[in-house]
Amino acid sequence: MGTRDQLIDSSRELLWERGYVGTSPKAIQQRAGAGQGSMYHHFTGKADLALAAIRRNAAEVRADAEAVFAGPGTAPERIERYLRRERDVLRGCRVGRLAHDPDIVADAALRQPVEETFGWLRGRLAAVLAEGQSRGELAAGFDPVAVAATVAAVVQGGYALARAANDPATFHHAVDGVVQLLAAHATTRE
Amino acid sequence: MGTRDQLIDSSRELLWERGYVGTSPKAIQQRAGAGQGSMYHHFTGKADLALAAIRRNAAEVRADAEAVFAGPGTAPERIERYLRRERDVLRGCRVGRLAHDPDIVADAALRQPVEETFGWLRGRLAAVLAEGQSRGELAAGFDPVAVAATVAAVVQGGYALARAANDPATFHHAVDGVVQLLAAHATTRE
DNA sequence: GTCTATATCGAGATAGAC
DNA sequence: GTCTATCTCGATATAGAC
Repeated sequence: MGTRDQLIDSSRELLWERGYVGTSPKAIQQRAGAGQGSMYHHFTGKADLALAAIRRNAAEVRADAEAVFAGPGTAPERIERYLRRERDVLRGCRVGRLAHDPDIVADAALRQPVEETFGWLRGRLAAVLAEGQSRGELAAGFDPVAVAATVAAVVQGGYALARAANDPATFHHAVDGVVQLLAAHATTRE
Repeated sequence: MGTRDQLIDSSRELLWERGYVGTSPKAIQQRAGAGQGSMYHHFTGKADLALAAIRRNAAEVRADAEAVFAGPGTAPERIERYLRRERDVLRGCRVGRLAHDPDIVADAALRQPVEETFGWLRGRLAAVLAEGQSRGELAAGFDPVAVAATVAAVVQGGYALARAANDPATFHHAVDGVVQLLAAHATTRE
């Protein structure tokens, strides 16, 4: 792997752990084992490198989620599998963290991949939910677009609650709750 | 209002807007109209001032929420009123934002008021939900503790989605979704 | 209590040698 | 491509005058 990729990977980790404001070029270089010269040769600056790193993180988040959505099972099963997928809860979401970073939100170019990722996620969740309704796996008494946003929000908010408590349990409670609420809309088949 | 209070208020605003890592003592002083000397006379440093500011923000968050929980109405009505309360969505939660700040989470003293606030919030939500079940306003088919975490997570996650999209609409979708899901558990009375 | 001066360090970037 | 030297600021804090 070239130095350029090592810089991107180092940046990906630090953006996940500390966000954009909390990550310095120096820290990125040290973790990558590269010097100043390398970084400013391959990238125009901190923002340019961060953008490359964010795009890769975003692609990974989408691929991980799509693996569940496109997998086997009924719609409610896939939603639950997405919610209960193994996660490093206290680290949180590689992309969602950036939505809380003032310098990311303020910069259209840096915010764009974050916006796209969550736009895509809500769209996919809504599609799965709508498919479940049309197949009769889920009752028709809710708006798939609204509940898709709810499911995505439970995951992101669950991370926040878990970090506040320094305990992953709260995340799992939040997931349990929405699974229970959704279960009331699953059509019984016996 | 004394200089000390102006420094705290200035810090409260900046912590809300930019988080702890993104807020400098200099910025706090300028917004407060105070000099270096004042700040370091009243507080031992950035962390000390931040702690005072966080505690006030936390108290305000709790008071705002309690006003709804202790108000009139059935349990599901109060939960919905809490969710639909007027909010400055794109600014997000004064306390929740800090759960994403690496230097807050890493410092036990700074994290404590954040943990307490969300512990309290989940407890109050759970109490309202349990009360609703015991009064027969809500069906018994869910765990109040789990759904309390879900409701709190929807709010925090809704802020994250809205900031990612730079559009408050997503927050309201997430709220709509959980209200719709919860409605299936409300006992019909006619 | 508040001010100004000063100190140290790191952030972020540029320049030019190799 | 990568290195070291250097630059400018701002972050954070201390010291001592007023």
